[in-house]
Amino acid sequence: MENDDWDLFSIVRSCKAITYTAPATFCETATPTLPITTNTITNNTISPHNTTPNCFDDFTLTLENSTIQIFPLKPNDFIELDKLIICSNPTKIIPISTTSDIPTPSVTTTTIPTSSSTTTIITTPSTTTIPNRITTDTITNTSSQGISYQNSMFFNFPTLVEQQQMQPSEFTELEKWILQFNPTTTIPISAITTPNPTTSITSTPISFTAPIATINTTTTTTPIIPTTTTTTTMNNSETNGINQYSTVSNFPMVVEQQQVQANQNRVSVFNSISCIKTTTTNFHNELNHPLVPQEPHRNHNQLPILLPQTSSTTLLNTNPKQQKIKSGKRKNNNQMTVVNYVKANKISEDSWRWRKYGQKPIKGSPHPRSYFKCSSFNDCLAKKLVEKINTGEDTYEVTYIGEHNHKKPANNRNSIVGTSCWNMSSNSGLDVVREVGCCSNVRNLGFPGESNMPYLKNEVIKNAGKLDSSDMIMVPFDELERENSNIFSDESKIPDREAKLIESSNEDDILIPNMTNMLDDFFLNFNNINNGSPFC
DNA sequence: AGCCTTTGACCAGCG
DNA sequence: TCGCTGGTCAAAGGC
Repeated sequence: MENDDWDLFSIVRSCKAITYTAPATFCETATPTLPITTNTITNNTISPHNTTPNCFDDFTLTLENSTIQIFPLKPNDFIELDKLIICSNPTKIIPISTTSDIPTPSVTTTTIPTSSSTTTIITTPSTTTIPNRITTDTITNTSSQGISYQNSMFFNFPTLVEQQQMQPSEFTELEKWILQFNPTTTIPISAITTPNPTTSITSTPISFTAPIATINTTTTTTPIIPTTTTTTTMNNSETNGINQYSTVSNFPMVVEQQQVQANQNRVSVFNSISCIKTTTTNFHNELNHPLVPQEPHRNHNQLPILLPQTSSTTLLNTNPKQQKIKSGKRKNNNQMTVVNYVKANKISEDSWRWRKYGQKPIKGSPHPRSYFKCSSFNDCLAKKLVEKINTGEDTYEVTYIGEHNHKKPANNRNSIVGTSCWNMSSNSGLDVVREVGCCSNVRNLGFPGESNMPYLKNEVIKNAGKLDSSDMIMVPFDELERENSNIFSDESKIPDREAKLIESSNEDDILIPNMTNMLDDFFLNFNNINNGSPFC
């Protein structure tokens, strides 16, 4: 298991262990009048030993110097990360003392001393009612220069509440995750103060020991805009038996996104991130409780299906066409099928030449479906289906079926031919395509071989100059599971943007979208989700 | 002339 | 077997 994997796992697990130190309160019913408890972590080991299937609450944090047996995590221990919402703009400070709609906090404080600094996380579980806004993370920092400042962060989870009906106990975990592992929001502290003079804190020591994870913190003195101020990393020195169920597929991406911010390349991008949905390919209902709605069934090796998401609504994947394709009813079965959801203007960015050969009204849909064939070569079996979807936006579902057996046209006529279908006067069966927008979906940021995500991404970016938005990279599944997987690009692969793999003729193949382009849309979509607001 | 869209007919899969 | 539905064909016409 690669260290990157381990780091992520350590992150999550540490987070979880800290979160569920008060089982009865967190898992069942949050009590708003709980006395404030401070848990001081005196060394660096967290030891979850819970195997209870339906709750993550059975963690015991043992005393320092005690011998702890570490049990491997269950396959779905981190499925709750599906609900991760990152509001990573730390510049919007809402002093806790002036926030009237914050529920009365019951605070759990975790202190992680290091050789030079101490990280304190004060987390407030929500009260019995789920507030629309959760504000409770207060970090007070005293820099090495002796300058003290206070930073309160405000988390807003409207989408989360709507979509997944999170329980109060779940917020705490997310908040802690964000606090600990989002470099823009976690500030290591060398001194702790509380902004609320009426809050009393009692200390309950929690011990950590080194083998599981080492938390390294780097502290700077930038209090308000800690763009690159704080980095919390976790190094692993013991991997065996811990990550056998690696399911944190998307966190490498999250980490890398934040690193990009440090390069000043996508500052606005990070401010727009509102939700990163993660999925697991190893979920077992019998082993863990499903804290989030189940995504549609996926075939073996099928990438996670992140459903079209506009505003705050999750659209279920109820498209009967995909089910038809999966059923193998028609001739297209066993062919590689990729579905994109794109705005009208993005459809024309397809680099291939297509000829429309049919149009059919689809039962239950006010919009007809158009059928296209690759017109570059007569024997090319690549097809393309286009259908407007009912999302209230000018969004189209573009389904690519089969693979091109040739290179792209040297003289790319797509700008003429391809777009003739969309933008010229033909008014072809796409009754359609008028407005210009951006892709409205974010999908497929996770891979079954999640540990390779940074590698894959780097490889894609490295080859960005050779690809365009319609290229696709095909990765043998087995390769994904190896440390040194190799990626090869194939220009004949069907185009893809933000693609999800629905079905493959070769179950060992996984289609990886051209992430160079995808990332742009990815970030852009988060902007859109937030309605342009840099903060949730 | 070449390539496209349109559109009704036909075909295939499924219940 | 039949009807429904969706996918494909191919003639006609447009650019």
